[in-house]
Amino acid sequence: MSIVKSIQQSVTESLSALFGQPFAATDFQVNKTLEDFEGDYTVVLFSLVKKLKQSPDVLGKQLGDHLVANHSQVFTKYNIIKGFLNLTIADAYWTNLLQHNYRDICYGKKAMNGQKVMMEYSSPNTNKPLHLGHLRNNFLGWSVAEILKANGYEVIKSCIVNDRGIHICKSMIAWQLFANGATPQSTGIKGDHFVGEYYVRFNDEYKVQVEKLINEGVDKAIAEKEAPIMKATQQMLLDWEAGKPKVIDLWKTMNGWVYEGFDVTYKRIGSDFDIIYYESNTYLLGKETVQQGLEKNVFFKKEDGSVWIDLTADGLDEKLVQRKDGTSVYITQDIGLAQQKYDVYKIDQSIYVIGNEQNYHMKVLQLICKHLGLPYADRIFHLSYGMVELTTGKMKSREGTVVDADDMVDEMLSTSQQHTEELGKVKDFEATELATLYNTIGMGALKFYLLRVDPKKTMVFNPQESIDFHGFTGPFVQYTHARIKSILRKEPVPASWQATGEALLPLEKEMLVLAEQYPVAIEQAAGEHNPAVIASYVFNLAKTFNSFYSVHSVTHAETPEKKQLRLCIASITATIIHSGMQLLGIQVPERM
RNA sequence: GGUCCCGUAGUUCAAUGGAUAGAAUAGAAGUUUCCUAAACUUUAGAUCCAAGUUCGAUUCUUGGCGGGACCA
Repeated sequence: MSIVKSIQQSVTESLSALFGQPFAATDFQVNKTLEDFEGDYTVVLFSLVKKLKQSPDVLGKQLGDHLVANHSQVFTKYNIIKGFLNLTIADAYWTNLLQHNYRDICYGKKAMNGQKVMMEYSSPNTNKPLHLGHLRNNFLGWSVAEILKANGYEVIKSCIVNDRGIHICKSMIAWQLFANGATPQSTGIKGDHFVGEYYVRFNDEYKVQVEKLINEGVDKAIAEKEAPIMKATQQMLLDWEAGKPKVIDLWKTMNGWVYEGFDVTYKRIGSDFDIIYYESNTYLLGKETVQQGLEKNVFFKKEDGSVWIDLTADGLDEKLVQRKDGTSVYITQDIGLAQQKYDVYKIDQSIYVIGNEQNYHMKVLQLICKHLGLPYADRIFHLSYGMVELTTGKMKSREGTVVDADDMVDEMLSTSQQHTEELGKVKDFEATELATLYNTIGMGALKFYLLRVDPKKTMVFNPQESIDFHGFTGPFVQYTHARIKSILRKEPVPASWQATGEALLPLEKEMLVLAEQYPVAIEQAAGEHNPAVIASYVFNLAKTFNSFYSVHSVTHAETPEKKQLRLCIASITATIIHSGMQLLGIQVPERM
């Protein structure tokens, strides 16, 4: 049991004993005591003051005395300032953690809870390469999956590839018109970038054609529809849907190029999936659901034959679920796939890592499922994350300001290499070790940078800041780990350690207090679907350790007992850093 | 026009309704005969505005102002 829960329980018991009525842990707050006050944890008394009609001082004294009298092993003393009861926890409580619960704390992992979660993330389009926004999505999805696993969930990672539709046809048309048979192999360009270039090429040509028509006196809206390259693309989409072999072949070939490129990127950034769905297989799903919805009168048909749902009672408006020609819209297939996931995998929760621009869409999806009475409606959770903006504003493909994921990774790796070489600490490393190290540091910096911010919030990407390896960064935490490991190579951690009753120094205690909070941080991170909680925690732990051992020598401690204590503290700190960073998808080096 | 999100040091981010609003970075000043200076120490600097609820509001409510997203 965590110390906070333990305090809550003791306080509840004491209050009941003192006042002869039942209390709950929610009747009061337990916080960590602020640094400038004496004590470790604080009970905030105000809410109790009101309930019991006693002054904070009188109430605090009664409670404090009762706690110390009945739990002398835990609470050694207390003080009351205003309405705050500051409790001091016995040193033995903290040192006991090292002797008994050591492993539990370090790994923070809980037993399996029998709950199954599907985590859908990444979900790229096959017409262009991944960019910075995708990186946030990938890191977030992967990390939250790990955090949920640490909390006892079984997690299935999935991805839906948007591999069909008008945007793919644009790349295909442009390739037919301009490529002269070029391929990624013949040009040496990575497949996803290669195909992306033709998507850009399409837009360039389209723009020229539209302008030409406008200059000939054609109305803008009509010009946009009638541009020959656009008409050809529309025709290609129809041919694809009709299954024309020539079109299907080209589609398969070009998507194949893209997947080859994606595989390389996914491998570098550490994304993986248990299941990959392809929209070309799922886009017809959900049609039956439309029929059922009509029969249940959840949906209604307009005069032109299109099918709608009325969500005005939910504060939204009417939403199209099937076009007048009978074809599906996005939401239809989303319902279908949600159903399939639920049927096949019997999942308890279905998480979608999708940008907040889709908030409305996801709300509609959930509402429709709810109105249809589908059992999985309440199990859908949209893990909505904010856009990544640049210091100069938003990324816009038209203005060429999109930061490419591969370029980003390349830059991080070369920066970490350059920086490491400048410091000159790794001259005895072999070539393969060096490559691994640069990768560990570069990816660590990038992942930490994107995960340290609350996912829900729009964040600003500052290129200079992202490659900074000082302060609140991945390399800072990695460096702390490497330094601890350096100590532990020289001095083995004692297998067992006995407290001698020597008082803990403030920083020794602080390290133990922090270590105790690791499982709490994991729980909080899972509850909020927020890896930033782990990033903050791990940084704080590393930072405190740096202060700790700049003041207190480990290997040259004052006494043998202190040396053993500090070796244990160093060891659990390294283990927690390793484990916490793992939850963020970040490796930690033994040396750097 | 409608719905939703966001406004905190120069900048990028924190803060289950709780004590003197924390970090990082940039700025200023220091620390290396001693476990890796990618480190440590000190210093200066902020809640968009106005009401309301509360013992107590960065947090909750309402109204402004500013920024963003989505839906027609």
